[in-house]
Amino acid sequence: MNTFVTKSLTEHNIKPTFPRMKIYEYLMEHKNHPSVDSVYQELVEEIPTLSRTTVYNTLHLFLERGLVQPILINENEVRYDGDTTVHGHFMCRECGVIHDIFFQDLNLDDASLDGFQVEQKQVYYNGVCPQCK
Amino acid sequence: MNTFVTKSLTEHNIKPTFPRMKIYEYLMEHKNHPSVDSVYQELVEEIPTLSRTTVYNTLHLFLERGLVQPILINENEVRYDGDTTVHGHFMCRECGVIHDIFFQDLNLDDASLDGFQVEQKQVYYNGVCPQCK
DNA sequence: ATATTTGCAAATAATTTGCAGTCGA
DNA sequence: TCGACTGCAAATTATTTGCAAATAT
Repeated sequence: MNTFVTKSLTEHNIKPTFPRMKIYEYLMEHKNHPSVDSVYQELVEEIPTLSRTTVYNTLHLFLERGLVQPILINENEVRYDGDTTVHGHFMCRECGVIHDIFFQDLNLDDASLDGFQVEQKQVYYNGVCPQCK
Repeated sequence: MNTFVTKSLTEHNIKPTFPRMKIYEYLMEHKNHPSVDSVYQELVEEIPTLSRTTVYNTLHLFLERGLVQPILINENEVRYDGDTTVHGHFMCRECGVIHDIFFQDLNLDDASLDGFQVEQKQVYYNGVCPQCK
């Protein structure tokens, strides 16, 4: 079906089953950092047998295998990002949209981290986005 | 009772009632970024009539008035930090402890934020702390 | 008195778990 | 057939809400 999706999953040691492929495809096509529920709501239209459990299972598996990164900017739900590179996230308090911040010149290492084995870095900004100002 | 606590609350337009003073005092004495429940569990020993609702109410109020900042590094609960200065947090995947990272030379502004009105900045690191390595 | 604060109990919402049915090698 | 995958239903957990009792000005 979609060779890119199949390849990405296989390369991360994930068997490319139908729901997994659809969920990954969804993440690749929707860069709006969806929640578990929005992935479910969108895909259940197309796949009526899909369950929330499968979406949870799948995203946990993707996380474990490094295919997605979690965004914990919102107190009440986890959002997922199919882009696993280090970049920031800005959440607008007006519209609620989460924007990607691709740093031009920001180095998140600091001498105060000496001795710590850093595996993940997350940077979150809150405020008002240009459109809402 | 504790003039520092009373003063801090009053200065932030918070009436220094008994539970509020105890909760703020707890935050000042415990820099381990407690969750609502751990604040509750600790203080209910001393104040048997304390309710979780009051801890929620109080911490929300503190947040609104800028007396504490939330730490969303953990998927399943919000932690609170009585230090509202901009600094990072490192969560160890072994021991679960959240360490403060006081940057020596890190500037979180970047040209890619032009146009955004930034009100809060949060930096989280995950990995293994020096003690657990 | 009157407004604010507190706290119980019930409701809500996200996530996890147990388990049975299904699918594919 | 066997192990992995899926999905329903129930359980769990953090948080919120409604409301009544207590408290303070």
